[in-house]
Amino acid sequence: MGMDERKYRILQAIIDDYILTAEPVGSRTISRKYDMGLSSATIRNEMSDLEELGYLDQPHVSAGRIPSAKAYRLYVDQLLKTGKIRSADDESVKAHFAGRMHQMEDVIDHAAQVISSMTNYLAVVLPPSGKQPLIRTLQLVPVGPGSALVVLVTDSGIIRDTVIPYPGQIDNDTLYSISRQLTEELSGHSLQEAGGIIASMLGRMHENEAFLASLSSFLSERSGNAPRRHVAVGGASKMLTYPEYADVEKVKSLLSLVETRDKLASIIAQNGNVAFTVRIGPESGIPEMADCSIVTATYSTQAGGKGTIGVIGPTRMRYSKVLSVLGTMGQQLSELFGAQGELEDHTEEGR
Amino acid sequence: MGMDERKYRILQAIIDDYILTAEPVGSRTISRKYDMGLSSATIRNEMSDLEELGYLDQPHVSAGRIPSAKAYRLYVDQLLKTGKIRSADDESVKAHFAGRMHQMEDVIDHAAQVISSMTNYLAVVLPPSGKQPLIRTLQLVPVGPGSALVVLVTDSGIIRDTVIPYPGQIDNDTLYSISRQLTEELSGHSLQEAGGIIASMLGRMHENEAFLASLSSFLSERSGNAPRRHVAVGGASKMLTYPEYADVEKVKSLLSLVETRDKLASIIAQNGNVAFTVRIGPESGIPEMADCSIVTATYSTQAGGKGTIGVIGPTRMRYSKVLSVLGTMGQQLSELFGAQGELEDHTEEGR
DNA sequence: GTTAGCACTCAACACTCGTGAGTGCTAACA
DNA sequence: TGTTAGCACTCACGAGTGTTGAGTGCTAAC
Repeated sequence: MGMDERKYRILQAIIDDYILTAEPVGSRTISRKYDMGLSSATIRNEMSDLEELGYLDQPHVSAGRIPSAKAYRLYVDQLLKTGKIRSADDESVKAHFAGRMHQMEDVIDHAAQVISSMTNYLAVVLPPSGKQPLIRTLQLVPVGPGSALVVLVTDSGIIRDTVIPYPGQIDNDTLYSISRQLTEELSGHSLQEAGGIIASMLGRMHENEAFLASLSSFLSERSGNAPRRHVAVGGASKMLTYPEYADVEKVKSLLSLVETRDKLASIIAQNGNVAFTVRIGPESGIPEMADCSIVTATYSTQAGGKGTIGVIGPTRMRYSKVLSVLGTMGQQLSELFGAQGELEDHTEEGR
Repeated sequence: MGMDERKYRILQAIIDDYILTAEPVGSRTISRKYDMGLSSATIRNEMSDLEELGYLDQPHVSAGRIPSAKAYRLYVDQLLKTGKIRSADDESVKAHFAGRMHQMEDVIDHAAQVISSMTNYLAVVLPPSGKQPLIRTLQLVPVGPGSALVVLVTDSGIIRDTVIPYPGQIDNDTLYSISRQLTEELSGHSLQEAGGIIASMLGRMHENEAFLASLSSFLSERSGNAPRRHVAVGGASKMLTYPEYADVEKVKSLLSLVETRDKLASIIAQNGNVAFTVRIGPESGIPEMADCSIVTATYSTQAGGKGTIGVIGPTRMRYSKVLSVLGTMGQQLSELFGAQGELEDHTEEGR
């Protein structure tokens, strides 16, 4: 017993209906609403087969059928293969995601907002990481006695800042001349290399040795294992409109996930550097997410850094809509971060 | 029929029990658990009186009584008058809120975290505003062709930054010299005055006129009516543990409030410049918040700016705990922002 | 003024039972 | 051999009913 064309069409209809209503769908519904030219009895036989094949579940004997994770997987794979996802929402995403933004946080906050309002699911946007961006300028701004703000501008125009303390007093002009020297030495290097370079400068610049040591230790700490990154989240309240979240316990587990940004980031970031990732229900391997699906897409920066955008929703998610929105948004972000060369990747790999 | 001592003690017991259990409390519970030396029948009579006086509500005839908003009001006023609130949690707040922080956002995020984890309610922290902080330094950092980061350091060491675009090209050294001139002119003035001052400089600095005009317009926009401020929120998921939020509809309205930071900020900011504000249930005048209480406290910065910290919880909130935590946190923040002179205010006004 | 006693109320829970949506099976049909 | 009509069967769901227990109000005695 294999998967013939008709079985697939019926399965498709069941998935469509279930995505719409969130209720088990019966044979009669299919034969009427999706006029297949078949009676409910025939559909019933096919559904029985589909259940045996593992594509359908039955909550209890006198209820309709529900698509299994395996069914969604088939559905999504088909979706990706036939490439129906592209460009349906291009225009509206672009319309919403207009206007120039410069601050990294604003960009990703806004992106999360747009994704969630277009899909009605929970959206998560991670800032770019991976390949270290290259330093373009480093400037020190005096903040108070014994502390300065380090403003780091990278080649993709993205700003990172940290306040560092240092011993002793340094006047503004000296700080500026140090800034100039540092920019000259560090420009074109990655954050990770910066620590070493500064260390090598220590010998040459006796008078500000203590300051540089302090700076170096802070920079290496920053570029180290886990720089606590800002994670943008949008649309958590939208999830409550779905019957899946009628239970407060589920809401609680979702909400506490959203509150621990680190965990959320690690879940979203698990994408094997592919354009799209779709993890359906238990596929994610995360017990709390067993009845959620996670869809992610990546975007690139000029420097070759990768960022991730993602959507979390019920397994009966409108995958095609989500994929289309994420695809377009990925392009938009890549464009914004100046990675024009990589634009095509998104649609190509998605096919 | 007035409020004698005994009535008050009974009311107190009812409130205490209801805060603990969230269930209507009956006469027998009071006479046993809070040994008053009175039988349940006597308590019953007194409770009947208290209901007539408007301090108790009865969900239905065969259930116990629930404190009314008026009862909580009496309770809180008594709490504030007797000054029981101070110092109970001083040590643990201080212990959690340790470590030096410089970035405004980190400070208020952390403060919200600490408040929510100590009270188990939803915590909101607004950055200082009101009296404009005075500019100490202004520095421009080149970010890319045609855009620069404006780093503004205020007298309380707090940093604000915005990226501004400008027409044409300006090299780094010129930017620095402009920075120096601007710092010289603007130092000691408020953000609001800055726009005008820069306008007056336009005549003197022909070559960078376009740049300055751009800067001026951005600054005045920033200091204008509503600079979208970062609002820190913590502990939203904690609210779901309370039976008051067993209903998903309530969770939804709370969550969407949390997501629209502007609205949240305006609710929290409604404090008449008093050390503590307690709004119980309908007192807030906000329909969605009719069965919540909102407690706020203020903190001050060296420049005389005021910030607000607040807690949102069910009406049966542990007011004394919340007031104590907010009081201490207000002090800590004031200290951090260098307003030593104002420290005493908090405890004084609270009494 | 306080308390014991008693009748009364009513939410909450358990139980029953009818209803309807949906299935699986069988037999007839094309 | 595939499709369909018919029928018995299952079971969640909701309405209706009875029971229980927490709690009250009232009255009469202390």
